[in-house]
Amino acid sequence: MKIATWNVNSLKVRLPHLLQWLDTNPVDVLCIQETKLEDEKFPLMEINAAGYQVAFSGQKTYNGVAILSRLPITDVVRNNPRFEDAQQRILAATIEGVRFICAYVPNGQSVDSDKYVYKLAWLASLREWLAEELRTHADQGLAILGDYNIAPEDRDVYDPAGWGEEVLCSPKERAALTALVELGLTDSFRMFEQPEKSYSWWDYRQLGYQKNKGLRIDHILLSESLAKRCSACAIDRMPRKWTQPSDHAPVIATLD
DNA sequence: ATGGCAAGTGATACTTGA
Repeated sequence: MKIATWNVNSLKVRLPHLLQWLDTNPVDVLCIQETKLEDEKFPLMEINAAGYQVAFSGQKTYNGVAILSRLPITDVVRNNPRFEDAQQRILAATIEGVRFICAYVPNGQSVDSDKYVYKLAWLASLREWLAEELRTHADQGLAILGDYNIAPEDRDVYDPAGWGEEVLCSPKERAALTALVELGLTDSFRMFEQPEKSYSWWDYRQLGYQKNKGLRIDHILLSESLAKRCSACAIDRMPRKWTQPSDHAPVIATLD
């Protein structure tokens, strides 16, 4: 089973890229973020025609998440039931017995902003809910895939000194991510040897991609039973090279 | 040091992203 996550930065703009990518990468499950579409505008027909069922939870202009699957999807839940949130950032579903959570973690804007406070509260509540979900799904496993908006370590940042303790790299955010991992999750990317300077997002400005000025902020975290099944994880930089790309690249993991 | 770029909204300059 191949599973993947991709922040598409507007599904309206990126639908052709999504379909093209799935054509050459027919993963079984794909979690997407930042669809930026109300549910009535979701391109259901096009995605169905590509061979995927899909659950989605969107809103106008901002946020929005979806889970695409070649296999039947059941038990869809929108949002963290413990966290009252007008923003559509979480979608959970069961596929082949595995619990999948698609997450678009708040950006946080800057460490002195209200959005940063919201981000930390959001993550703390996610941890509480995940602890419960992990117990419920201990046997067949749980995978939480998405845009975490957190670079876990300095090696996940192109210029750690320059970024310092700015948002996406701050100690409190990293501690919040560590607290998720300590529930019994594994960053699938770091289970394997990887190229140095591996990133999943590059700034549109200043030739960020061409200069590989990026961050690794998109992650696939696996519960214990799924980590045992995981035989590969990689970032696919290809679609970041296409014309009018998303600023994020997909991350793919293989479960045996 | 600052702003650079992209997308959405709505028709203009703005907000947000990371």
